Amino acid sequence: MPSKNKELIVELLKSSKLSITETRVKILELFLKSNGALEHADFEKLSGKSFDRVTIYRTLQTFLDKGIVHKIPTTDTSVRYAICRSECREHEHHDHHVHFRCEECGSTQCLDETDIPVISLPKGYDVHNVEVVVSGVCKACH
Amino acid sequence: MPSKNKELIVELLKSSKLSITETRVKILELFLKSNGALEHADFEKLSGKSFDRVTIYRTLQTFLDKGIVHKIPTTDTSVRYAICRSECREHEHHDHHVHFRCEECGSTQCLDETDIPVISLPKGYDVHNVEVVVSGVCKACH
DNA sequence: TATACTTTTGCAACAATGTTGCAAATTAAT
DNA sequence: ATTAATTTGCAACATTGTTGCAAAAGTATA
Repeated sequence: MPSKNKELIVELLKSSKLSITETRVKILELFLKSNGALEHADFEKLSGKSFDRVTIYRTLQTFLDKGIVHKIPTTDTSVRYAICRSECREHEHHDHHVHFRCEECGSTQCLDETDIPVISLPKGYDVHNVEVVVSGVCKACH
Repeated sequence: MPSKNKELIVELLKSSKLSITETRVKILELFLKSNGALEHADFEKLSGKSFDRVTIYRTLQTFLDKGIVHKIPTTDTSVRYAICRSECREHEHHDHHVHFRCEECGSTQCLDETDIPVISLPKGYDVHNVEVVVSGVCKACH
């Protein structure tokens, strides 16, 4: 299973035309391990071997540019990242699913099965993207 | 009109059991003037007489606590505040309306008329609050 | 209105988070 | 294996948010 993840990661990086570096692989492993959203601090803590802060910032930015990850809106200054499903990549990072933030454990999850409803705005507004963040108590904490 | 706003502001502060201070009045005036959401930097710039940064942080926190303003989720590190409508106050700060972020002018607006649709999550999830942030091109920039 | 009491403000110092330039190290290509 | 291109780590800095404490402003009472 670890080697399977590794293959997957290498494939992902290749298809994004990114070189295979230790940092990128480690960070993607973290994403695959924890199936919730991660913030910058998590990478500094979770990675046994700690990378330089700058490298993490740059790696996440690269992943954003390539559509490998996307950001999740928050009401504080923390920036949360989640790994994208296939539909997100290639084009723009439209997330066509709902994000859930648990008030108990603090984790943020992508609810891939839950579609975002159609929202009709007043006339004159052009809609490009819709973000839905639900907060409450998650399955595990219930 | 300026005096009418002032009266309104004083009334608002009184009903929240807050003392009437210059900073609070000025900041609320800014909220009423600009009908979009504001972030911290706006207060430092927009207020002719610049207040201390710390005072602004504390004032906004106080307004949050009293339910006078609410935060709007963003995907960056900026924290955006909008003034609450009457339904928001008193209880928890549930925003029962959609937020719109214009990609052209960068402004964020509350669309009070646009209701948030009901979202049904998978079993096991307790929903407390739903945030919807739509991005695109606003009326004015169209 | 003057006084005492409470709250708020501003300053200083600090902590956390994010950015930029540049040299050294790593990865990719020949 | 050597060269060329990319990535990383360090240092230094910019921005954003927090805390303690004394001075100032606001509120309440006489």
